[in-house]
Amino acid sequence: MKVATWNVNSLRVRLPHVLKWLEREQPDLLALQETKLRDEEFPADTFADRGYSATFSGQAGYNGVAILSRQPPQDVAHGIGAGFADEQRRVLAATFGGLRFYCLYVPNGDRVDSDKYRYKLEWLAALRELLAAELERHPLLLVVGDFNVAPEDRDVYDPRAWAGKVLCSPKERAALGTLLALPTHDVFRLFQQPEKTYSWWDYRGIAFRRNWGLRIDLMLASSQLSQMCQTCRIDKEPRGWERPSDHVPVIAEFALA
DNA sequence: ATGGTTGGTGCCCAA
Repeated sequence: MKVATWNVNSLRVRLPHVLKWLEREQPDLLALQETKLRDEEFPADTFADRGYSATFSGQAGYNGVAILSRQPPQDVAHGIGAGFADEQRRVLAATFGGLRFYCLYVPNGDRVDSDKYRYKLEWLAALRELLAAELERHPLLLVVGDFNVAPEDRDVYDPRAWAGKVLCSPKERAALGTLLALPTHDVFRLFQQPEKTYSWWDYRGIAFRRNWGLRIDLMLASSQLSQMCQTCRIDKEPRGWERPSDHVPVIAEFALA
């Protein structure tokens, strides 16, 4: 089973890129973030024509998550639940065969110690509780998306410049650490990877040309599933296409039907 | 250098 995640930063604008990439890579599952579409605007028919079911949870203007799949989804759920009221559309889950799959768009956090930063930390704490419960029910759990946290300094092009800043701050890394301690495994790091491999580059200036990036798009797998992971890589190419997203796809393959 | 770029909305906000 081939699984991918991509923050497309507006599916309206990026639809041609997504279709081109789907055609080329033929994943079984593709998680999308920042679709920025209302549910009634989602181009489900366009994906159905290409053999993909779509499930989505969107809102006007911001956020929005979706899952494209070769198989129809089962047990679709959205939001963190468990009393964490959140009108922002950032979480979508579905089951495919024995796999429980989560598509996440973690809050950005704006600036350390801002209101949005506190919301991000509370959101991640609530997510930990949700995933702990899901791991009890689903030995094969995969949580993918834009985590808006660079796990380690090697995931940052200039760790000294970014030290303590949002996306890299100790509290954010500790919150991600509580997800990894469940345990889950950052499947990208199960394999030898090229140095300076990132998944996001700022639109501003010459960040992409200089490879001034961060690895903030992640795939966390349960222990049993991580043992079935065969490859994980980041496809940098779409960042060089005309009018790109600021993020690129992360792809993993699992020994699963 | 607290900069600049993109997308969605609507005459700024989020990232």
